[in-house]
Parts: sequence; structure tokens; C-alpha cells
Amino acid sequence: MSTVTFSPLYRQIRDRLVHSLQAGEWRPGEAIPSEIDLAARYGVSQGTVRKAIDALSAENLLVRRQGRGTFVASHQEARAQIRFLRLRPDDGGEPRQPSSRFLECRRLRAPLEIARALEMKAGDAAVTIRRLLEFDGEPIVLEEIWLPGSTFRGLTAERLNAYSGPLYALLETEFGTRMIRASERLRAVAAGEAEARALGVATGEPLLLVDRVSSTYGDKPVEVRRGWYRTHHHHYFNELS
Amino acid sequence: MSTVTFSPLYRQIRDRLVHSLQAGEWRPGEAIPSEIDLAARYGVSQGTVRKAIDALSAENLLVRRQGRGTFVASHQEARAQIRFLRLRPDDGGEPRQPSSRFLECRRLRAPLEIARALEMKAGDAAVTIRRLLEFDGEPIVLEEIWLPGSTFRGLTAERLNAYSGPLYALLETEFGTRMIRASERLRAVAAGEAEARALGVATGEPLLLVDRVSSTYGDKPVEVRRGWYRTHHHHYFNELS
DNA sequence: TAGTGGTCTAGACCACCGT
DNA sequence: CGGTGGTCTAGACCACTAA
Repeated sequence: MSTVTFSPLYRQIRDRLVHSLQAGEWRPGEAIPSEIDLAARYGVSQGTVRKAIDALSAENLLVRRQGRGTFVASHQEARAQIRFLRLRPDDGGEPRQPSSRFLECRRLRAPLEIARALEMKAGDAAVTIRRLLEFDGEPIVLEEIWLPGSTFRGLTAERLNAYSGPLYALLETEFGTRMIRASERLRAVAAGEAEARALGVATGEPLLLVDRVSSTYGDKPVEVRRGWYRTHHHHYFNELS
Repeated sequence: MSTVTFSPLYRQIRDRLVHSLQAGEWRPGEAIPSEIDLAARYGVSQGTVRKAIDALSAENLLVRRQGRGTFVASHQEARAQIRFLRLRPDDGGEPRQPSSRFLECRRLRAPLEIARALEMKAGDAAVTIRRLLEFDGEPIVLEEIWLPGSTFRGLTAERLNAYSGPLYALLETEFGTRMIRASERLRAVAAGEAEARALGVATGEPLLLVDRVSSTYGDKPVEVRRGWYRTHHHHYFNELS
């Protein structure tokens, strides 16, 4: 009585490619084998490999570059960074990358709520980071980040301060964990004392509260993040299509 | 010295299909001709038509249904309605469709800012609507909507009140204008007196301010909308992928 | 110029839907 | 059952990149 799950060939190839990506057979930024090579490897036609790669390209796991090859997507690229930070200045200028100031990085036991979101047991090791994102030297976003402690064992305050690029790029290159997608829930809230102090606004000021859960291959959640956004001169941009 | 714009066949077919949609050759909800018929009509192979339809399907202009045909997307469908209202109850239940209570519907001259967003001249005829969206009888969203008066000539308060479905469905069936995509800018603001009164909250309460510009075929903007969202028990959901 | 991805075709066959 | 979209193939050729 179970539903027969028909899976087309290109879908199976797609899944095998994802497994290879997950296993680190090709690293972020590197090229994967050519379509013809992959077709030979899997014993299918080039067209079928092509359709599999099309799917992964649409999912932003791979990036095609005509005449050069197909590459593993990376958070080092500007495009990936924009995808994961939707805040833009009101004056529509180039979305300059913010600089981050780390306020705290501690290892402790995961509270129940965090543990549940990360699919681990309450009390398991976790890392928490607090940081401030500054645009043109002005603090705009306060963030509190939670990661599973086991997979990010060497993540310390020194490591964070020694690095200047986007956080996801560091997690990707240093810890082999690539954030694939995230879902966010937005609310308007009044600034509490801590948020107000960090962002330099009055207590009670309206802030945009952004709760995010990010996941890696196989939709496994590996980060929980709460951000307080000051939206006086910035806005959260979203495209409905 | 101009860049040569190479346009593949499937892209040209895509554009011709869009023109047919725009001209109303097939109405929302109706089936378009089969791939084989279209291939014959345009003198290309079925595979090329297929790729064109794939693109339009990804853009949510068409909907494929295996074994039945390919249909013109419509705002009557539940899927379209969800795409254009990202507010969900916190308790993750089924996103019930809100009921809307119309507060006002007036015809007047477009203010400068509205005119610019709608690509018309300041002073041109416009329609403005104010309404309240209620979830389970509770007012959650206050909206102020602006439309070009010329294309929505028969839009009146009576017409709105006589209709119960989603607004875009009415605009689509009664006025032949289909909203294709929209871009939104979100901010956190303090409730002014008018918003507070309409939503039944205290003045100064944090609200999620959502500014939207929607467009129809050819990215022509045809609606400007400002919404004040009460996010005590609801949140704006967004998927980063 | 060699190698990559991108396009286009023709044809065979499969999965699904309604009658 | 006939008609629709969905898959897969093999092969030819085009567009782009780098050396």
C-alpha cells in the first residue's frame, strides 16, 4: 500500500553528485569533472548529467561558467554573501559588505530550545557567538548565533578575530560545513536594554527581529541565529516571484 | 560597438508565449496548446518548446500538470495567494486565508511619489484602497494600496465589497491585469495614531512596515502597497535559497 | 585550437490523467 | 484507450574561455 516512489535517472545522478559534494570530493570553488566525464562515470548520456547539474545549479550548489566548467558554489563569492544578508541601505547604493565586530564567543551546553532547533539533545556542547555588524562604521545589526559544538570544535574568539571575511566562508573553509539554505522569520519588536545599548538606540525603539535556521546538505540544521536589525536607514529586501 | 545580444531559440519562443499571455490569447486558469501543437506553430522541435515552457513555469507564469496539460497561472489558486502574503501564524498551523475588510476606496490624483513608482505622471488618475486583513476575526494587517486609475476604471467600493476572494484574483479576472512578481522592503516602525486605532494596539507599538511594488508582464509596475503588520502572534516568513 | 558548457533536433519510450 | 507532459538518448553544431 506504500506509494511507489519513481525517481528519474537525472534525479539519481543529482543525488550522487550531492553525496560527492557532501563527502568533500570537490571543494568549494573547485571545478567538478566535465559533463562528458561524468556521463561516462555514471554510464548515462550527457543530457541526463546536464539535467542533474541544472537542478543543482538552480539550488545554488553548483555554478556553471560557459567555456570554463562547473564549479562548487562557495560563500567566498559575493553572490552567496548577498543571498544570506538581505539588509540594504535605503539609498539603493551598492550593498557594501558590512564589517563584523565580535563581542563574545563561548562554549556551553545548548538550552532546550536551541538543541531542538539543531536536532541535538539538550545539554549537548554548543558554541554561541555575539557580534555586531557595522555599515560604514555604524552598528546596524546585533546577532546571537548558535552552532553545534561538536562540528565546530576549534572555533574560538581568536579565530574569529583573525578572520575578516563573511562568517559562512570561514565555517566552510575551516570546518568543512557549507550553509546551503536558510529560513527566516521576521517580527517587529521593541529594543530591550541590551540591544539598545549595543546598537546605540533608545530602549523601546522598534527593531526588526530576524530568526534564522540554516541548514547544510540534506537539510540538516546547523545554525540558529537571532538578529536585531536597526532599520532607520536600511531595509530588508525581498523578492516575491 | 554595441554588445551583440545572442538570444537562443527557446528564449525567443518564451518571449512569444509571454506576448500571447499578455494579449490574453489564453486566460488565467485555461490550458495553453500542447507542446506538440506549439512546436508545429512555431516551427521548432518539441524539446525547444519544452525548454521555453520550463522557463515560464519556473517564473510562475505557467503551471504544468502531467497528463493534463499546461495552464496559465492564476491568483485564484491557493499557491499564488501564499506566494504574495508571507505572513504566517506563529503556531505553524495551516496558513488560513485572511478575510479583508475594506475601509476606503477613492479615486484621486496620484501624488508625486506614487506616480514615480507606477511610472505615470504626477496628477494622473489613481485609485487608493485602505483595508484591514483579519485572521480569525483579529485585525493583523492594515494596508494602503495605490493603483493606476486608467487601467482600473470600474474599481469601486461596491465592487470590492461584493467580492470575497483575494484582491489580485479580482484584478486579474475583472480588469485583465495579472500581478507577476513583487519586491518588498521591510522595516520596523512605531505605530502612528491611525495605524494603532485600526489595528487595536497602543500608539508607538512596534509594527512591521512592508512596502511593496508589484508588476505585471514586462516588469511594468502596476501597484504600490504599504502594509503595517502586527507581529505579536504572526511572523513574516522568508526562505533564503 | 582544444575543451568546456549551451543549443537544437528527432525519435523512442514512460508516467499520468480523463474518458 | 488516446492525449498530455516527463524522461532519456545520440548526435550535430554553436558560444565561450584559456592557453
